[in-house]
Amino acid sequence: MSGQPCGDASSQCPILHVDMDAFYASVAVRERPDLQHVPVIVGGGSRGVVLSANYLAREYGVGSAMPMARARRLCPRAVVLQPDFETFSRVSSSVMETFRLVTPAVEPLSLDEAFLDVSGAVRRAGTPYSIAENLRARVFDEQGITCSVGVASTLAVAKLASRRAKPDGTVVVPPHAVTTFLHPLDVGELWGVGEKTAQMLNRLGLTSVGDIAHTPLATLQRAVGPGLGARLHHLAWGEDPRAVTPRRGPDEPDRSMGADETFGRDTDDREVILREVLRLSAKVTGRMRAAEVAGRTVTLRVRFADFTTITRSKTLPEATDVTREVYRTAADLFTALGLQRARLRLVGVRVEGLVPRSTVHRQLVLGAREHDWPEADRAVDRAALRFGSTAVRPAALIGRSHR
DNA sequence: TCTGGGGTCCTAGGACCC
DNA sequence: TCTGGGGTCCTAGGACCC
Repeated sequence: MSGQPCGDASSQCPILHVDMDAFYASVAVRERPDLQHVPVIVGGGSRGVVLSANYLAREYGVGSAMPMARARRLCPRAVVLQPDFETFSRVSSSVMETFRLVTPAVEPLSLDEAFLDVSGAVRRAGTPYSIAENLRARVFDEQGITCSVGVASTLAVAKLASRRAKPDGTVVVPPHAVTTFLHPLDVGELWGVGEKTAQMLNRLGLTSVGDIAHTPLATLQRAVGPGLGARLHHLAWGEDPRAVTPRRGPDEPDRSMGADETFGRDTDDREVILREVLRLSAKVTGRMRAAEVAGRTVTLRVRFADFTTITRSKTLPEATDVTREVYRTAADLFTALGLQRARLRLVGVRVEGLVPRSTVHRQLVLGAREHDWPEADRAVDRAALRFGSTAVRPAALIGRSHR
């Protein structure tokens, strides 16, 4: 089951899940060889969380998504680096291209992991196990970072196997070994089981994947809902109907785009909040215009000092990518909350229901000057391209926000 | 200990239409 | 006079993933 060249077994396992080891931290250390033998944490500012920690830092208990304050306390001598997403994206793209040399069936899940279906490549490139080992060697040669691979006949099992392979290894789970592999695992390891669902299952006395497998379907569905209940039951038996799906093309854009920001300190200052809403609206619509999409539903998200979070949304008659329209909608939603001196930790703006801009036909309203705004946005975009995104401040709009 | 920022999907209720 | 069920859209919230 573990990293052995069991060629026969792996030939029934066409699905590879490749997961880079401590990706952000590994890339950061690659740029800073002097930090090779030092605990390294990649993470945000004072109110941020750990994005990635190298294995030296993990020995101190530092882990992903942990508040930075706690991570520093656990490992005071760790070097903390700011994330450099441009570099991360560049390395990620190169790695994905390496995968595509083996098979076109590559489905990136994030910057640092992907599913590969190698069933079409075995004749040319050998067993899935040897393909996995070749890929790992190649990624290390080209990028200087390690990755781990899970090899199985389904996506869900491959993903669990890669976790078991870490760091810097390959684990094959052939079909006959699937339940033996799965059933001892903790329920929380299953894809789709987070903290809340794990608690719910634990209350029922279900702690292992094997427990799930031997619980009647109806009981599971009563506990966690019909959809999730059925999925968990199937996953517990290693059944996963999904296929590797190469990324959406331009005809099928992301479903939503958004941006949010945690304030350096909680604030109840309406002007500060609205200025942030404007900045976020500009950021989101700028990305939408670059991706040539427009959307109809604007969602405002507000997180209070006590961390409770609410959302308010409004669906417009027509899709838009116009900064001012998204800002106006979000600002109106904020005003409608009628907050009195409530201290906010975070605000966010998201646009949903995205469609390719080419499919949007703006209705012409006689006498309306709407088209001035798209024109102004394009000018801002061009200036941002030439001079950087801070060159044209959206705050200029605030002074003119008469309506 | 004190909790980021980018997303996806599901559920549930109410409106509205047939 | 009393009583339908289904489908779709909108809104809000929540869980989850990396």
